[in-house]
Amino acid sequence: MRSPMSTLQHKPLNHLHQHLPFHTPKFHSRPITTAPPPPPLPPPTDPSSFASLILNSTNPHALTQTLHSPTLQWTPQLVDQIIKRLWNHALKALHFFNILSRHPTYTHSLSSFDHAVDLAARLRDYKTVWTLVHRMKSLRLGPAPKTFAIIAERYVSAGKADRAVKIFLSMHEHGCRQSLNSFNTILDLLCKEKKVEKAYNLFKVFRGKFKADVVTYNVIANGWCLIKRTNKALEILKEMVERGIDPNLTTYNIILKGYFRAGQIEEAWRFFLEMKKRKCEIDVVTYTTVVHGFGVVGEINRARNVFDEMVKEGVLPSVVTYNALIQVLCKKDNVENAILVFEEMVRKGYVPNSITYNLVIRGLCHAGEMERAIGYMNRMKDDECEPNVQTYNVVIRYFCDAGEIEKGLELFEKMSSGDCLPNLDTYNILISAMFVRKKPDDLLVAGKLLIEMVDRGFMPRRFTFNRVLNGLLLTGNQGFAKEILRLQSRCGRLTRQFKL
DNA sequence: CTAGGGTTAG
Repeated sequence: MRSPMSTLQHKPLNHLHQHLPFHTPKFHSRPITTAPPPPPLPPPTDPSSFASLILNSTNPHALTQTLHSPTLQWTPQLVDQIIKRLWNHALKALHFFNILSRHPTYTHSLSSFDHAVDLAARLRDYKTVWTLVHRMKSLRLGPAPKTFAIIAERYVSAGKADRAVKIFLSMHEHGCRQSLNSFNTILDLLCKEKKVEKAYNLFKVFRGKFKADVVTYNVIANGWCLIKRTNKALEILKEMVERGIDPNLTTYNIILKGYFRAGQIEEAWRFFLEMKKRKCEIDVVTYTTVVHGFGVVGEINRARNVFDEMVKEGVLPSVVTYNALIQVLCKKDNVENAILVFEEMVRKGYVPNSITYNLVIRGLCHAGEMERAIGYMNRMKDDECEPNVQTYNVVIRYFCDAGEIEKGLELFEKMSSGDCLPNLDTYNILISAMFVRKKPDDLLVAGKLLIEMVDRGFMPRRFTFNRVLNGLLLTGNQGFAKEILRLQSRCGRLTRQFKL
């Protein structure tokens, strides 16, 4: 699992699955996913059929033959769509990428390479990451600045911020020019991962060399706001003025949001009034920030007043503005009022997006209205947004909380077989649910889920392992517990090996 | 993926 690309060049990735008991259901009474039928021929043409074909394939040679079939016309768009569908099954996705890498005539695009790099980096398989980068270079496709942003982001989120900085500082040696943009990007990545001190130090060292601009300063100010240090953000504001860089509306919106985030509600309100007084041409982002900011602290009336004011001032709300209002109504007011706003936005011709739907669905679930929540879930298709993994996670969670674990599992099986693969959260939600009924069979399912999640490239927390292990031992499943223990030590070896 | 507003957890 560590190095799918480098070690399995001539071997099927699938052999990794063979020593897992996933396809041999001896430890559980009911299978979590149904056994797939043999892949149909001729080959499919749409992304979701390809995805199922790849997911269900147990014979890598046959799969390669199918995907190399001369009747197939591969395009970068199709390849990217298939990778996206396999995103939550990283090994399968990389396997697919790998098969097409050996295609006699087709050559991967830059964006497919970037996706593959992202997947390998998520698996913390850095060896594969750099193999891919070198392959991109020899094909003269890249690496592009975006490639480095992806790599740096994964290093930062794996707790290797210093390594990310090093990579940025040496990216020109990998054939990718440094620029002010890439400088701003690395600073932003560090800030978004809350490594603001580190970002600020890097900023101080290199702001001269890269000629820091208003974006650079905004990134740093936003970083301080993200960790609720509004005063530091104000210092940045002062500093940029001193250095002759004019703050723009984005700067002020960042500070405004920073006040709300830090719970400085009245400071936020005064700042907002000041922005209006100074004629700063406040925009839909400003208003959305204030509506949301008031709402999350329960000031629903003030939130609604600002919403009405923006319409009066001729600033059109966006779907995001509606989402902000709907969210706070669900949380601090009443789902029914949120639904009124939802129906109102639809009447006005706005098209709700998946976030809008997920907010309403969550609100309904929270109010115990599971049936109505499912109704909105089915309605998503009408607005060209299928239920996504977040949608499923919300509904599964609430079914389980309500003790309807079978219904949660049913939805899970639907996603596993369909075109919305479960992610880390899905597995965590379901595994936790397997402990509420105190049924021994549930623990077998929990163990199977644990194996499946590792199989799909997700790393369970130590807590999850221990919980499942204890449960299995207490219910007399020593054999299965042993197997889980072996799995854990395999995972442990992997993480330790990767701590450089 | 050069910056600002909207899903998410006890």
